[in-house]
Amino acid sequence: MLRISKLTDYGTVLLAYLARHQDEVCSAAELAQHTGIALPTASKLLKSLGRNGLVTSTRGANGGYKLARSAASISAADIIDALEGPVSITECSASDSHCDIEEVCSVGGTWQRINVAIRKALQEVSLMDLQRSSSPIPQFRFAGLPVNVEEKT
Amino acid sequence: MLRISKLTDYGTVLLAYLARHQDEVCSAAELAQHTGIALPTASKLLKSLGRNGLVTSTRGANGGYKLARSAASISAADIIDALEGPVSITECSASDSHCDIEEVCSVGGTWQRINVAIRKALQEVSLMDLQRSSSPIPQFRFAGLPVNVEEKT
DNA sequence: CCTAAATGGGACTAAAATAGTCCTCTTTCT
DNA sequence: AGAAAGAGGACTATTTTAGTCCCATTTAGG
Repeated sequence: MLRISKLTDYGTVLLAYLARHQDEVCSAAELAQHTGIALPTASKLLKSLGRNGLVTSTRGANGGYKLARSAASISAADIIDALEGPVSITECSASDSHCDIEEVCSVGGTWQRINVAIRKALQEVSLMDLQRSSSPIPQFRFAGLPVNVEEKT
Repeated sequence: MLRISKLTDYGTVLLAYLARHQDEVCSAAELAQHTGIALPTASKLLKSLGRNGLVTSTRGANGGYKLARSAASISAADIIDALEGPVSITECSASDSHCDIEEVCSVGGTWQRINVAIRKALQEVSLMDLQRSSSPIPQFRFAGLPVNVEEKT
């Protein structure tokens, strides 16, 4: 768990396509077709990305979308912020929340620090990095055992 | 967004309480009372933490729970793994998944690297850190670069 | 050896978040 | 004018998360 939503994942795929066609204006239909994402969904995502300043749009016939700035200057954190709102690992770390067990919660501060750590990791990665498909297969340990993250069957 | 579930958050609070009473056996009722978490919910979480080896339980009258190992050796990643299953930032990075747009997805690999970075951040923080309100600032490496995790504004 | 106090497992319900679709309006090109 | 495109938002369906409850099992203690 602790995962980004499907829609955010799709959004990234759309942005990656735009990054690979940086000078063209791409319509939602074209994007949907080439990415395999259903048109209404792609359309919804693109609108949202537009409202959040990640893509610019041209209306009318021959209109479409393109990246608002270079792929290198768009971070994974930007994308998640745009499509899911600001990252915050616990409810308490969101600014306007009020937690039931606040008085007995001895834990809040550290989660927030973890939150910052995660955010940093997400800021370090740009759309350009995401767009390159050749990345090494990572390996990590779960409960002390090595886990391969490789091709699914 | 990108947050842990409420239940995981509660679970951490329960574990923090156990960490502060390391040598006592605490009943679910006692834990619920002192943490402000409803008894059925606390009970459910404790059972789950037990199944995943984070706490040990004693059944029967005067029974209850205590930490299975030292607070220092239980990481935030352990807690999340226990209560939400293994961290994986996208559906594709979970082992058994099959993504609709796999063929056109140029993006999978990098998310997995981000996933590893996040996992590292979570492994750097122990229950001991979580339990103290003043905890050292963790540092970790992402993509070979050191990343400082500092105060938020 | 009976009873009360606990946990274990899991079924079930309710609530909330996510995903996905559709309709109508506006803009702009030809 | 008509067609192609985006803008906005309402709406529905699905899935996930949260929370409760019941019944079985274990064990201490009188």
